[in-house]
Amino acid sequence: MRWSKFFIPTLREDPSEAEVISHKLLLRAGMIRKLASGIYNFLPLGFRALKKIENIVRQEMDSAGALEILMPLVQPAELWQETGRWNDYGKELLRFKDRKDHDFCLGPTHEEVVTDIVRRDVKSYKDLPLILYQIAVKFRDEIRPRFGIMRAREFIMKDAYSFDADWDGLDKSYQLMYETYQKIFSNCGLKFKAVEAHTGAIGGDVSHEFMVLAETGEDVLAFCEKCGYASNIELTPAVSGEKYSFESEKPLEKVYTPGVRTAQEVAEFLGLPVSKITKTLIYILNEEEAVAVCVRGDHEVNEVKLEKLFSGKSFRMANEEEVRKIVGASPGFIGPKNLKIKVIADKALEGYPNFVIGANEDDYHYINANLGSTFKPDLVADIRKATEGDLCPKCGEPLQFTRGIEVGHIFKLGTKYSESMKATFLDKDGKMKPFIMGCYGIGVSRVLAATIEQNHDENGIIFPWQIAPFQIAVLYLKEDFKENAEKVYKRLSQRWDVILDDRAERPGVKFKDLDLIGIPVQVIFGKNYEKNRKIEVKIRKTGERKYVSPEELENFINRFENEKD
RNA sequence: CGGGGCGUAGCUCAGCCUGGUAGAGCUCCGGCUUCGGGAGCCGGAUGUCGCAGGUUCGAAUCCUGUCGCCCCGACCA
Repeated sequence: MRWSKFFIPTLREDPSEAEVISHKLLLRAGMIRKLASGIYNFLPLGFRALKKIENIVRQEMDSAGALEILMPLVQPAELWQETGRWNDYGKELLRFKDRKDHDFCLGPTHEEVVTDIVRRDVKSYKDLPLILYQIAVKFRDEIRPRFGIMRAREFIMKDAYSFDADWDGLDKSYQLMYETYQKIFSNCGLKFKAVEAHTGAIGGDVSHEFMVLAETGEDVLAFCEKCGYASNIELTPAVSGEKYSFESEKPLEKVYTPGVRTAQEVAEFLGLPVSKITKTLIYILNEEEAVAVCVRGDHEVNEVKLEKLFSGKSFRMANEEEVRKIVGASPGFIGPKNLKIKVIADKALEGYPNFVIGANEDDYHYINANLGSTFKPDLVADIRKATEGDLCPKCGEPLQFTRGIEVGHIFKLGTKYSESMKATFLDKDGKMKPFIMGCYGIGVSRVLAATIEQNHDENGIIFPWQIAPFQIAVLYLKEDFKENAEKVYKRLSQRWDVILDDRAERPGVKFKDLDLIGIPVQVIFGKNYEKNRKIEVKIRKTGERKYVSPEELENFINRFENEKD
């Protein structure tokens, strides 16, 4: 491709609408443009990168035996009513009516549609297992779209669905997809980790997320280097590595703590470590019952764990007014002693001697509180987030933590959809049984954003070779070299995706643009070519410059391609 | 949906408080010089000041309403 015939509207300055690095760079590199909130155009360069990712996904899915299909974005309400999700899904599901006043929605996911396909035409265990997938546009009317294509409303997703005759079959399909995902993300050239995950609204019990490791990731992962355990921190059991040294119980004492509310403030005021303070939070269950949740000041409540504890009840934190009504004190002075509501204490408080609690009276705390003698919780459970210093729940080694961006999620669904939609087949034993299903998603457009979050520097994007929209850029800094540069361009193009920067621009502009759009290898006809016929090869990632003769060039790049990483 | 902020040229933003000819830099077009890290000089193009209403002799500026966008919280690939 010749740059002069292509369309790469690069921007010098960061657009004001962009906050995160991938969003800024995608806009600046002329890869995407916003059409509306959470809705983006992919320009030629961005679309090329997207297609590279799609093709890697497609190739691995195909070789795993999954079959590609294409399902409609627009879906009839009837299907969603069958599974109850027409009501359950919430406002993320964009609903509308057609001219005949029939209800439709834009598909945020395709369990209903794919289950419908299968129940119509798959009748026998002999047709199983079956894995269907598509790479298609999804629409979720996110409450708050942000970070460009990282969390868009309209986005590209690869979604796959497996159908098996029994649970063993599902295990096999799940394992197959797990391995396929490992291959896909490796082939994309990404550093990633598969972690145990929370199943959320999709349902089912086992699930893994695939996380691209990046400082800017929204998720925190806990992992163990020794045994390989890894989970989303939402799920990680908190196993304290701290041994509470024996300390005899001191007498409970009420202290005046005017205006000090946060655990940090209380700690400073009393001259104690934050860990000695406890926080008590009030939650409202099903809009009817209040419960108190008590954790150490240096710990954080894990709402996913609470969700499990409250088994399906909706819950939220009480607001300040409600707290005052329930407790009789302001937030910041709440404590578990003498509360009229249920108290759930975190496990870390067991055996923890002489800590501080709110007195349920404004401007007062108690010091030297002890679980058991000061108050008796209705329940002691693991309700906090695992943190630095905690131990691996599998092998007891210290856990490590890192941030990541969720790009893939696989679930064992079981019969949730097949049962509610009466999707059954005739098994060996002559009985009608519901399909055992799994579902497997990859946020294809999000992979592009995550790639950039993981691979960039102050000059721009650094694309991994495998998904770079162009792998090689050829540029010449003098018209005299044009002819030779063209020859090299044509030769390299037979094997790789090459862009020839044939613009009548100054060298600085070309260098800046090439660095910005992240082409891994720059082939430069410049000073060295003039002096001694050596072509300069600049490696975007490392900034290394090598000088090779035209004859060696192809081998050099070939070697680079094989050695990269 | 709650809280905060912003809508002025293609982009980044000034002007608004204190009403009176709509601006700068970059981009874009033409010319000359320049040519290894977003060049210099000369000339030029570009705006319903988000939209609607109101106040006023006069509104980008003040008032009301409305729409859009961004950031913080709950969601997820």
